[in-house]
Amino acid sequence: MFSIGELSKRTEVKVPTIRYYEEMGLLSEPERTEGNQRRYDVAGLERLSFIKHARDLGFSIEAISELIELQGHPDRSCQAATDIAVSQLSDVRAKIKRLRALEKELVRISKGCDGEGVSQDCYVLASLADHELCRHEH
Amino acid sequence: MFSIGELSKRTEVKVPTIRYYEEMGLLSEPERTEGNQRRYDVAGLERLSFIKHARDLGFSIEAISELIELQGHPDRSCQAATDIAVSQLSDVRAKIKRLRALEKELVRISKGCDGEGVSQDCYVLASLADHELCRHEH
DNA sequence: TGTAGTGTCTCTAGTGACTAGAGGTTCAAG
DNA sequence: CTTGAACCTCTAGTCACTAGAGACACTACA
Repeated sequence: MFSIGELSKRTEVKVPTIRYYEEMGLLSEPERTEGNQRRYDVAGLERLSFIKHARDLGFSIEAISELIELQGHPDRSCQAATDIAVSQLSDVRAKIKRLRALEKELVRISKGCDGEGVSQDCYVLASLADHELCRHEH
Repeated sequence: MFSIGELSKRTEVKVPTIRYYEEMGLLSEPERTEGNQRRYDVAGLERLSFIKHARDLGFSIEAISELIELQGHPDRSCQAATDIAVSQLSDVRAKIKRLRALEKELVRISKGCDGEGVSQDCYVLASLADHELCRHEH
């Protein structure tokens, strides 16, 4: 049996976050000592590792709830779980696309001041003030 | 002079967001009608456009505050403004890097169920439960 | 057995950048 | 002069935590 601090060390999830997951219903309520402290078993540890891994991959608490729900129904879990993962993947790809566009514009903006013969106005500030200066869409 | 709704349409910033920016000190308090409604001039419009553009590029409210501060001191604003933009750029690049790693793993995970001869366990759920299945670091 | 020090408990409030809603007032068009 | 949209302030909610207060529990050592 692990204390909450022990669990925290093993999973690298902070103590208040563990309590938060419990409150959100991601973790079932563990046993308690006589003094009301939480004591976890291996199942609790595995469940938390699952949550941690999914969070690291950017799944929302809600999506993780669904995945956990699915774990209880092995009959038709696979397609549904794959759907969630695929949807997460398309989110990630959309974010990457957007960030690439931002990267381009930021490169352009932050290079503006380096050249010679630059006017006294700051190119960064001017670029932000005047959208017409953008060469890329965003 | 524009009403807040007019300003909202022209900048595509929602009305409550404009009031929020005012509260955060990004926008100075505009004139008011006798009936206490906000009335903006062209300077207000330009300021809000600047903020909108910077937000679209992912600058935080705090960073935008600094940029606005710098606009008032043209003498040494350029280097400082460029620094902020460069720092924003490196944030963006770090995010892209991380998202690419996530993308790889999600592709791997969500393909797991497609092949033939897959066991009855769901590969998505198994992958999330067991970090050892990861081939990529994240 | 006593005690010191660390860990844990609950509860509330704060973060960032908004968004939603209640309940009331003002403006502009017809 | 009336109607209805736009506006006002204020509070609370979002997401996924994080921080802090004040009190209680556990463990190691004397």
